[in-house]
Amino acid sequence: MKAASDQVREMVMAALGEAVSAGELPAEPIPAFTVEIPGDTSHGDFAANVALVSAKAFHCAPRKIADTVLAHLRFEDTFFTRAECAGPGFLNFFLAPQWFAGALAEVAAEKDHYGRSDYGRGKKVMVEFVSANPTGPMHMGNARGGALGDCLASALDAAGYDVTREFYINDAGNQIEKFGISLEARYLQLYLGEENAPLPEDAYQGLDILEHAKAYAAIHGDALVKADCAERRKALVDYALPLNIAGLKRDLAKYRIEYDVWFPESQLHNDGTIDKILAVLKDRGMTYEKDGALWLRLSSDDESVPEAERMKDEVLVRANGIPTYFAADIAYHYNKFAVRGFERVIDVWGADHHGHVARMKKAMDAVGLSGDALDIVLMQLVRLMKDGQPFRMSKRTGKSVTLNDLIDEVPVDAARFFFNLREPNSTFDFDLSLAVEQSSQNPVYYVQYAHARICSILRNLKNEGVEPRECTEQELLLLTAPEETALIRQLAAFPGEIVEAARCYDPARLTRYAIDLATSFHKFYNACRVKGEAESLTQARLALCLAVRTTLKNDLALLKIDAPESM
RNA sequence: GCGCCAGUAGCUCAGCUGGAUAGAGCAACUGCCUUCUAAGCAGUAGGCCAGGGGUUCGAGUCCCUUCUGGCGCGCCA
Repeated sequence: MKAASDQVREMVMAALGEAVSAGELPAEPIPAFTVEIPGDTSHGDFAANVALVSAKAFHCAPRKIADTVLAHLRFEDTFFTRAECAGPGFLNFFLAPQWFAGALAEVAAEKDHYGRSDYGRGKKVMVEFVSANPTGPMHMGNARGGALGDCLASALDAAGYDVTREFYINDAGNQIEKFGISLEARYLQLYLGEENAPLPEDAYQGLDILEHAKAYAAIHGDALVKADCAERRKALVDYALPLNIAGLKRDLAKYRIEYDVWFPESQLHNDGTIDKILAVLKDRGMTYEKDGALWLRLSSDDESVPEAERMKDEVLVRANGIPTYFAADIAYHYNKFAVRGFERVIDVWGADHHGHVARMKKAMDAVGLSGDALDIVLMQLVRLMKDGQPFRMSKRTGKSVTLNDLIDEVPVDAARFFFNLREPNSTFDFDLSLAVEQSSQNPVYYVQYAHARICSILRNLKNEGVEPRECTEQELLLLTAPEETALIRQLAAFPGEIVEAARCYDPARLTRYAIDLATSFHKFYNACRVKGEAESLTQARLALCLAVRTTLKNDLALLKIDAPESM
């Protein structure tokens, strides 16, 4: 389909050139125009707005320009048979029947690879997502981030990028301190009583902390009660943290997410990367000391900088000598670009971190890299609803609904599909009661049903001794019903749709595509019969069914959703 | 106070770099299974695209402004 739209552009340019040579149009530069697929098929397969956008430059009515261009269009050796001038001055192009047969043959030829392209040209890209705090279980925000990041990575992969999926383990810094303090309090409570070892106000309140303490005590006993405080916390963290990380891996695997790299923050502290970027920033004159802390200069005296782009300076190393999360994050991204050589890095973050975006990009510039190569996909947090009421999730109250809870109650297919139904930057309510119902309202069933229906047709025909065979172009040209041509157009749009999903960082396009394709198929199914037609027509429709099955299956594979053979 | 994101049918949302009569799904109503799965299809109804200005051949889309909602502005992460 991409090639066909390019062809429209070329034809228009050529016709314009001829019209200008013939003196029928002024030799003015042509403004950018679009070639798009009209919503209404009576407006052709492609529409160009060249006459509308060039009306001003040419000092000429759009209809007149369109008519002139039309007169010079040549259709030899193109996918098109004709064009017409319509509406205020659109040029509508109509595809030849052979194009439809060709599109179908292409799906059949590419099979599992149909949809893939080399748009990304093997560019090395990282998608870092979820990166949940290892001090506790994952919540609904992580569930959305997981589905989003994983499918985005799939889209990029299919669009020809060299993709790495990564999880950043925050196994250092303040939250680990807090983790240790929380574990310590729970542990001491077991031996000294709750009143003698109160849980600090800002400690993690979750029951998982208590369970870790109990489990540790069951294995190692009370030896730590008399131990030095730092030693006690370290022992407890060293015990619980690996268990939590293993838990994250296990839960994500259940959610069908497998990472290429699990990158620990501690590595950046231990291997000198943080010290290195601090030295680099100092050398480049980007830092200064104030109140005993080391600051990164991000502010600017330049009055011309718009308000929205003004930034505050940020602390890199606290007065107590401990680097901030920001410093570690700069080191981490430095590692991604400079050490591991990623050409583009995509981070999936919750929208509550949006304040961090601009300064992170600016910091990349500050260390001598390019902030433009870092893209942040912001994802609005999920609001969980239960029985029509907001259901607050909180790690601290221990009442949170975890990713694990979710996939125990909702099929993984439904959860992944649901979280990719909307673009990342829109808030949405996840109605737990409805999701748990597994009702047929969930669109995932609608899509899977289309796949199962195709498989059923194939089974039925096979039972009657009819096997699909390769069709001639002549036979494929029998597919002329509107439901059939609409379906083929849809199939041909798939590779472009993947590219768009990759380009816009919006895997929800793939989900919507699956729904649209299923819709087109269900319409075809009701309008046309495969079984019981003349042999050649049955075969042509069988070829169409196979192409739909292939495309639907490939799309669902990107989303990691099952394509059932029967339902 | 400053900033970011959003406001489209009763509900949940699409609407591609401005384009031809604003689209789905759910909910409501009406039809369609002795023929390949009715978890489906066809149809009806439902809209001052939050309000107001502006830009132009043309605005849901771009600019300004007001209102409403979510979020962020730590030597937290």
